[in-house]
Amino acid sequence: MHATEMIKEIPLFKGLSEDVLSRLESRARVRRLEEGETYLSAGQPPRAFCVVLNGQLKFYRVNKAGKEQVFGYAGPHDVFGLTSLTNPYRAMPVSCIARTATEIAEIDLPSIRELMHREPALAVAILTEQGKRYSSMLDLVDQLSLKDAHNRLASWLDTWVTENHPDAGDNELMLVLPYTQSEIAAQIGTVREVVSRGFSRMEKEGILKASGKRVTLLSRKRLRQMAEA
Amino acid sequence: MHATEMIKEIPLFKGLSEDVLSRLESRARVRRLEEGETYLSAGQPPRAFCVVLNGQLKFYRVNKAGKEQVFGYAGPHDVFGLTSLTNPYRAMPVSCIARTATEIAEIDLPSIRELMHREPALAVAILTEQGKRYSSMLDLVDQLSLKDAHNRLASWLDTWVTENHPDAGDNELMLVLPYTQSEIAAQIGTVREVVSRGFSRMEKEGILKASGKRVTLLSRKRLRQMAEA
DNA sequence: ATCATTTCAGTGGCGTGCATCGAGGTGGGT
DNA sequence: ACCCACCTCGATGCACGCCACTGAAATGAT
Repeated sequence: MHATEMIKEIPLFKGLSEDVLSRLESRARVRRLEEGETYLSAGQPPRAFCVVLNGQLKFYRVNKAGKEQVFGYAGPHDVFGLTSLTNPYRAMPVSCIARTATEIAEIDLPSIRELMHREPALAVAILTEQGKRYSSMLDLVDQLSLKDAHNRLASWLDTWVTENHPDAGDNELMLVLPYTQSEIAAQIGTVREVVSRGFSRMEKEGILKASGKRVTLLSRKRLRQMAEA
Repeated sequence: MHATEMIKEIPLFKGLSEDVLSRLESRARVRRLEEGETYLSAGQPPRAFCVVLNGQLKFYRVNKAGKEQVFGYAGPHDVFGLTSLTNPYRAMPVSCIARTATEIAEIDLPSIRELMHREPALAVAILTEQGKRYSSMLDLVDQLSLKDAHNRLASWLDTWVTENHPDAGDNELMLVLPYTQSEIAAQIGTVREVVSRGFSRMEKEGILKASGKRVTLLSRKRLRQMAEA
């Protein structure tokens, strides 16, 4: 099947008519990104509405001192470029880089905008997606402002587990994190060493056993407890 | 005129047909809040889509230690409850309290939802609004994670000036801030003392003269400079 | 108006969480 | 076996949160 076929299957577009989906697909162009390639830099004008076909992207900002804050990742079936739809003149708020080799489908902004005005279902779907992101950003602010670094790490790990092992019970759990400690640090707004010390402390307290990316979670309950403070 | 007449005039609903506006208005109920009255607490089920008729509301969260983070304010013509439109089962993400005596118009969720599905213009308008909020939340994360407290204060003051004195040139500018230092602190994720010291430091550096809520801005350029680091 | 009470602002001191630096240790990949 | 990226951990300094106190300003009652 053609690469852009996948557009028809993404959750965001579920419920749209075949006709609309075909129009969307016909307007899409595939773009390949190498690992580590920058797709967009913060401050640039927006380019397109995008669907990730495969691979993984990272969204982030960097301050003058070089510290990086990660705002999120996008994988297959995810979309991005939502804010460009309604605010075409605003510069890109974040930078975007390919974490692995990645293919994306670019849909030009005018055509999806026009479609959105004719298909309320599409507009509502996009609004729903945007609402979710808003909530997760609220949570991030909440954490950065109201919790200390150890809490944030525990909280991060807890939500990572719920997302990636939703079926796990309360028993021991072997994990292999797909991020380095530096990457985790950039997500929770701190530095590598603090993440390392955080794992050490949780190990001391008997919550888990950690060695590098390999983590054995001993007590989910106590992890959650630590995350909530 | 009837209180809810104002619904027809708010920016969000600009461009909607008279028919639609009347329907919206007919579904609205006015609610009075005393100063300091809590309208919604974080965690409660969503109540309605709301328009602020007059007064001012504050949106915030508090952690267990009692520290408060303000996410924003809403004044006349502003709306809130956007996330409830698309995620009806999600609990309210933030608490809401009346900073002054306030009147709001509540529009029940089902009717505006139904309207949104029939009127793409409304859906797009709401999406646009949501996009703006998402961006401002991004900025807040950016600041909390990437800037120190003094930067955040300078940055906060700078954006406050641009919003409230857009016509001001580069010359001296007398300001009266409508917030106490504690309130400013809660917005930028720090404590009162740091705000006080921040103003002192900016005064030492010749950026402004401060005494209480009264601030004389001397160099807008240097303020912006300080905000960007 | 005057005074009392409360809220707010300015400032020093102090403890601590965390960022920075530096020196190893470890493991995976070629 | 080697290298290179990643992780561990101690030492140190600084920013910032917390406490305590003082004075100023606002608010309210008489």
